[in-house]
Amino acid sequence: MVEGEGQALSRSPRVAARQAEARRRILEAARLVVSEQGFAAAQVAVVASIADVATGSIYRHFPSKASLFSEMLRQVCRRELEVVRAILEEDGRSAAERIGDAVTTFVDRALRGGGLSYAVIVEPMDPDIDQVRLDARAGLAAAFARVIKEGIAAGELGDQDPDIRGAAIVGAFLEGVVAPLAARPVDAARRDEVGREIAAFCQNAVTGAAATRGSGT
Amino acid sequence: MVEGEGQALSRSPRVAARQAEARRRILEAARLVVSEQGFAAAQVAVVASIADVATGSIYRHFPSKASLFSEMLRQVCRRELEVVRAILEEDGRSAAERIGDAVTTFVDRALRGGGLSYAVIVEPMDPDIDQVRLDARAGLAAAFARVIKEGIAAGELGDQDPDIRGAAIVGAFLEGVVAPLAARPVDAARRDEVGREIAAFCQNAVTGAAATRGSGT
DNA sequence: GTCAGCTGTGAACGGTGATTCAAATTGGAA
DNA sequence: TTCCAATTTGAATCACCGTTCACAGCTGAC
Repeated sequence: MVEGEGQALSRSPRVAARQAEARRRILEAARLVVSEQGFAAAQVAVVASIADVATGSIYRHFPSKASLFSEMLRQVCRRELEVVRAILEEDGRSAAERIGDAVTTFVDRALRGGGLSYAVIVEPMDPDIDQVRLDARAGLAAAFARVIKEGIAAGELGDQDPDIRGAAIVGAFLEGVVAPLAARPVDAARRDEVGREIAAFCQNAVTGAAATRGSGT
Repeated sequence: MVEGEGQALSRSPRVAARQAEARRRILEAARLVVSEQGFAAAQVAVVASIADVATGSIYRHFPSKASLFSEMLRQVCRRELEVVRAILEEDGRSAAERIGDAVTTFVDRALRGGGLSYAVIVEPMDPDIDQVRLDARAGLAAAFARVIKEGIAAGELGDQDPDIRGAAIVGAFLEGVVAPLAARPVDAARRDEVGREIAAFCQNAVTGAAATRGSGT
């Protein structure tokens, strides 16, 4: 699980700084390529040329292509997860409010992000990388599940399975993001509309009348 | 868009029948491989050996690997879409009931299906194939959107954007299917549980209090 | 100023797996 | 039965890319 550092075993602080900088440039290039061309175009040589280093140099910083892209993806996902978590953990608001807000925020950010979100959410590439994606989804789902659990404990929400509902929320807003992106660039108005609709969708989903276990069908 | 037939230009009906049979065997082999090993293991040579034909023969029936797997996937998706549509179009039931039923059914079938569903829903492989996946999702979303629209027209559901909500429903149940499958085989009890929870989730989502446009946040 | 190691380079390598093709086989028509 | 065209075969071909490596250029230490 622990990502390797390539073989860079730096000595002096100056050298270490230079290496860190190169590493950052490479990761940034990778992000750029993926967000503009998708994973399909993400070849090591392309990343190298954009980062303005030789192909071989990539391997001084990352042990393999998969580890490079995994790390890039992990960074991106971590950031989004943190944003969502921060909202979900705010004090003094109802569970439903927090969920609605988190969803709106995620959707808005993702739709602004454009291609990267699309690639991150659905575009396939490699089992290693898929694992990162699955982890990210699981992390998001867990965050929502926790809030649902709190809501149930507080008597705000009916009895329901927090894990399944958490996953369903994640699925709902990811699909809400993907569907528009697959079509075309999304303008600001549409972005708001999508965010509001999906937030309402998710809030209803956990607060609605049929929220109580077993009352369905 | 129209899928090629390889170069089979058959003459006699007997020959045509034999070819159709070979085609079917190949598609079936492809389905088998994907459902047992996933797309990762889906090599042309493997499919050929399972279908009991030579590698080269595959190319007499399909112009490329991508077209073979696209077609296989398209068939599988079409079948699921038909099942869901049939339920959504039943007369004399409320929109919410139909949606709940459709979701339960889809989830149940998918969880029984095991690996194939997983591969179809999330496992990556090739842009061509991804397109089939996206089309399938869009088709499902459209079917749900139609029912939501009817529900709104009938005054059963509050004002909401049917397209966005349809997509969100699809996302919710697909994620509901994937999350358990990623973990481990799912037993019958769990299958029911998941189906019921997600159905309730989706029903609430469209019927709930915040269903009315703009009342969110 | 010189030297020993890092570090960067990018052409060459190698593995993988889709696709092709020349030869063999088959099936049907005459 | 004989012969021709269509079909099948599967080994060879080919393209694509990730990865390596021998070499050149630096860098910092002494």
